[in-house]
Amino acid sequence: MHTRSEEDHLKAVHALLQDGEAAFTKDIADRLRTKASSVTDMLKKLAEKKLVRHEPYHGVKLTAKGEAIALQLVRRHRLWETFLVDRLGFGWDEVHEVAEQLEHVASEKLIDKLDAYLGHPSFDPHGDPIPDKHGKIRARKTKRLSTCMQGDSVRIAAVSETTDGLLRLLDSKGLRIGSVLTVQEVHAFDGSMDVKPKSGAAFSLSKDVSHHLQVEPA
Amino acid sequence: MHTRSEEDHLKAVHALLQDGEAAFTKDIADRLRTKASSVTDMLKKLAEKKLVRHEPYHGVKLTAKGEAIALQLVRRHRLWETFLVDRLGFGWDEVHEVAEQLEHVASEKLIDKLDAYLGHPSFDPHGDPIPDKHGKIRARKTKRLSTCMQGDSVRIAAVSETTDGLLRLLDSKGLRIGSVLTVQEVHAFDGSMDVKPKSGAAFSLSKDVSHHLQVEPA
DNA sequence: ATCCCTTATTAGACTTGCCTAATCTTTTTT
DNA sequence: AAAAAAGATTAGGCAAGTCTAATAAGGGAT
Repeated sequence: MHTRSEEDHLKAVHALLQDGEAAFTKDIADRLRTKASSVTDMLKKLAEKKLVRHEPYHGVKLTAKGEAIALQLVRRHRLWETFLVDRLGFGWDEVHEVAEQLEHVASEKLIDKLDAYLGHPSFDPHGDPIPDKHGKIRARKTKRLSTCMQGDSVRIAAVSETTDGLLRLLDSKGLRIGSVLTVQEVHAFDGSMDVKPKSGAAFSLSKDVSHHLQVEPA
Repeated sequence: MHTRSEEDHLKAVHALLQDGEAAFTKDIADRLRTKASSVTDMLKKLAEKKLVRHEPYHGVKLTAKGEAIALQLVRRHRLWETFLVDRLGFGWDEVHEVAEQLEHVASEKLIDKLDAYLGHPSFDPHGDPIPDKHGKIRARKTKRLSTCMQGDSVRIAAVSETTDGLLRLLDSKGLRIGSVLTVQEVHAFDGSMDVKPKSGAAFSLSKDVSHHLQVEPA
């Protein structure tokens, strides 16, 4: 259907569009650990295939067709992550790279059966929503922990960066999806935040960390 | 580690070595649906990497290193087939292409965990042995059904060609791994064979079919 | 308004894996 | 044994995807 590289670019664009109007060449290149010139080439190719709309020098957006493909890739990725953690016993910090490979296996039947086998999960091990067969995503009203105020009591809904480092840091603090926290103090100086878990002593989280934690009211 | 194409070539060589002293360029090309000249190129590359020994015009063999890699690929392929059939509910005639993709996902941990999850199976859904982590294969003394004589009573141990067509034909006759058959008559003319299952009426199997059925004494 | 700096794009080259066509080798047939 | 056929290799080329270096565009800051 599409090459691995095309799929990777579509997924990168999709991810960048989550927090921005358009995706830019440099950001795509950084994400794919490749060079801007390579990305320009690929964007040209994807634009010809009507999967993206590319305004040179002003970023790129997905067409409906491109978005549909990207959502299928996200679906595959998150279903595989769920399988790896729930069934094979991987840690949530170990699954990203493997899922990155598995998501490119092209077989609709495989994904449908895997989905059924896992019980049609709505969220992956990082709390991110899994698009259904038609690309529909279960909506939730979450916000970043970094936007919370002193006194707020929240439940961790998702971790929006799946790098090992962040996940292991959370593990070390005993934090996981579903953990409930109360914000005790926010330090204006560095944006760091003192939080207290339901049971146990309070501790501090840097802005880097709180920025990547999606939470909902507890 | 190695490219997909390198892996495909190694596996093809390994498969051809199962019934022959050496693997030949044309046979490898046919198996991979590619051209002989492309295979020559790749053999040169694999020979440089010390994965095969190539005698131009006289075929190719695997080095110990090449064989170890091929066995890991066979292991991965058969474990995935087992997963697809036993866990996801695929038919045994539907899994080959998908496993062909899954086997190239590179993660030793993934395979080890999958193996454990499946209960360290020794045979895949087609009855073929699954090499263990170290490439060891559980030995069995099977022979082709086509070499059996009138009166022999045998159990189907494996199907040595996993093309959809053959597997669906077996399905239609009610044959599967473990089925017990008695040879009633062998026709010299075309090598076809009349067999009778444990329960049910006798039927005929062409030589094409009986050649690909591995059996053991019942 | 111009200069500078960042970001994008183009140009040209390289690698991998594949192909066709031409040339060898080996085997088979007559 | 010579000719023919089958198979293998080499030579040269092509497409995909990447890179570096050179050029162009846009967005501040002065």
